Amino acid sequence: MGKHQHHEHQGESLADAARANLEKSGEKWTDTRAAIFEALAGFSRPASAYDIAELVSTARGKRVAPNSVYRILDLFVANNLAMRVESANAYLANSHPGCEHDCIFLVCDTCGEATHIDDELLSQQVRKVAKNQGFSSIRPVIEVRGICQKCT
Amino acid sequence: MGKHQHHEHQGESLADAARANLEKSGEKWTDTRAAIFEALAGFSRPASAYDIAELVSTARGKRVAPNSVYRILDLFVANNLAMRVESANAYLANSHPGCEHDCIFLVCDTCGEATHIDDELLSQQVRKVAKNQGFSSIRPVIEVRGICQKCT
DNA sequence: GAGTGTTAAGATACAACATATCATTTTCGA
DNA sequence: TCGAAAATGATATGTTGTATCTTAACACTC
Ligand SMILES: [Zn+2]
Ligand SMILES: [Zn+2]
Ligand SMILES: [Zn+2]
Ligand SMILES: [Zn+2]
Repeated sequence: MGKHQHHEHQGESLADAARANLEKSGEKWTDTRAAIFEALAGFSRPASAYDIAELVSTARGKRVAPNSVYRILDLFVANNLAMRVESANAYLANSHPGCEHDCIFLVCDTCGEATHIDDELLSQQVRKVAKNQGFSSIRPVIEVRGICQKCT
Repeated sequence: MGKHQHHEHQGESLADAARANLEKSGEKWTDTRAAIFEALAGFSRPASAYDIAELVSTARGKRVAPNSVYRILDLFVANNLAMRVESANAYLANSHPGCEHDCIFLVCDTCGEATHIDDELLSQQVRKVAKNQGFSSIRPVIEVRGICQKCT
């Protein structure tokens, strides 16, 4: 848990929060977006765009093309409703949309589960290292691959 | 630069160091491996397996299949002759093979160049966060995407 | 309500990244 | 030289991601 307060939403409540957040940015909460968010939030592990496309297609009885999923996931990431786990080529729903910070993901190489950590101090240090090298528009990618406790 | 001393090899010298290191592990320095290492070391940015396959194939006038390149890159990574940049799906030659540490990569979204940083303190903190969560076999992935000084 | 512009989503194709499997060649010791 | 083991090749296929164009939905004006 980070150093600041925030709700960890789930289920209905999470979708509502996501919707509110997206609409606050002037974007629409369409049926397709709702379906994709629901699917994403339903996964307990990082889900690939193709995982989501398949699930949503089945659930709605109507095909959603992967490129549409990518578009919407990009929108979600840009608006902080979801995060991309780079080392897994996959996405996670943000359980506290609207709360912006650099996330740290611990990904289990055995079960695929990802633990989401916030550590402002640590991520600020990473940003600082990059800034010292003259970087701008900094986006830290802090992940750890390993074996989780359950799988040990 | 890290807190410890090490040579930053280049060209012939780098290949020699890589070779020595690989052979120390009981692995062979074959022609194909030498060619792939040379190609990899010749790139100034992280190179994909397919980039390398193409370059080596052309240079030798004999096709190297991508899967062979992947195999050899995996071997290089396992023996610390190369590093994989996760957020770029690409590889970099290790300019000080044999020196083992968690690398930090700053990758420019504009020009693709990657700056390699070592910060033992920082990477240890990341390891610690994972350890606190019960993770084992920890492999930190610390990268920063952004715009480099040159491209600003 | 018809016309018009804008945004969202679909269809399709393809590019890029990665692995699986089996065959062939090379290496090296017995 | 023979046979086993390791390295590489050939080929196929799986997975991830983008480009381009079309169609559908929506809102706004007239
Ligand atoms: Zn938070
Ligand atoms: Zn696990
Ligand atoms: Zn070092
Ligand atoms: Zn740059």
